[in-house]
Amino acid sequence: MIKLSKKIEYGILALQYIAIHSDKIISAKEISEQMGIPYEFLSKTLQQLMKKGLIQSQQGIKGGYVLSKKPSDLTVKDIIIALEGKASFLDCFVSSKGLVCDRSPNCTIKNPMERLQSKVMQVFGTTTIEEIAAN
Amino acid sequence: MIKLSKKIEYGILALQYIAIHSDKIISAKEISEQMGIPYEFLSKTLQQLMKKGLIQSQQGIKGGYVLSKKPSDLTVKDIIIALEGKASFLDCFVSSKGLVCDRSPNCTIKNPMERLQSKVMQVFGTTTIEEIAAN
DNA sequence: ATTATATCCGACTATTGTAATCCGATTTTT
DNA sequence: AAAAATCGGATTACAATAGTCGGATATAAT
Ligand code: FES
Ligand code: FES
Repeated sequence: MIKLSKKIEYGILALQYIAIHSDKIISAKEISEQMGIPYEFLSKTLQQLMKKGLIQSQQGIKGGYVLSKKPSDLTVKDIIIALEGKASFLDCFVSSKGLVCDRSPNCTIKNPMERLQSKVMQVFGTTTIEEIAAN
Repeated sequence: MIKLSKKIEYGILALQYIAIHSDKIISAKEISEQMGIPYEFLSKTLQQLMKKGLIQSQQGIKGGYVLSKKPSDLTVKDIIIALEGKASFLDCFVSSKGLVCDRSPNCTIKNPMERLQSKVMQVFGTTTIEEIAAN
């Protein structure tokens, strides 16, 4: 339904929260409670964002997360790609090797759809966490 | 994964096909065979597009479909809305009555996400079938 | 009239992807 | 040593997508 997954929604909420409280290190528990996000699911999401380098983690009793980049350098596109891999409107776009669907290689929508997708990704790529945090 | 549903993919393929062969009336079977789309599923999709007024149908042995509007007036946004109802990035956006999630009404991402969505919809709204058919 | 070919439409099933949970291990401060 | 946090694999629950089935109706050609 052209909607963002909960994972991405939670990711944006969490990064926004961390960005706003950038003076201290933020635990998954705090975000979970403050934002009303299932703890376990959020933890997984934060770990994934960490693995992709968007945030840095500190383990142990005083642990938590901080941003790796400035909020103004962190875009929604970064988050989407970190959490769901390369975004692609059509399945066919994913395959780097061989054909996925029988329409290819004589596909009549591949080019126009790729152009459309790149326009949309440009929108995501120019929307930053800073902008979102500012409301 | 920020991807378009098969329904929308098929809808675009079908409308593009009808637009290109606008000199004659096109049956679901022809589109199904030429584009490699499951017939039953495509039929449903075309009926839905018909109900929403994007195409007109002709029943009977020489029946089929023609576009209601010029390809230059038919956008991807039209197709998405016809096939999936009002698009919305977050579940919260759908509800016109009451609260869907416990974050509302003090939600910190509602406004920025709505702005983001409207930008994306603008991209969809300015991409026409004519443009897609031209490749 | 009959037949062939088309749209129409509800109900159903199968498959996939999302969302969430469970459980245990590791790390680090107190 | 204990408490509080991250880490991470495996599993389950649920929902949405994708596709199918069976039959009804409409229309044109024979
Ligand atoms: S739809 Fe598969 S290659 Fe275009
Ligand atoms: S996330 Fe539900 S109102 Fe914002």
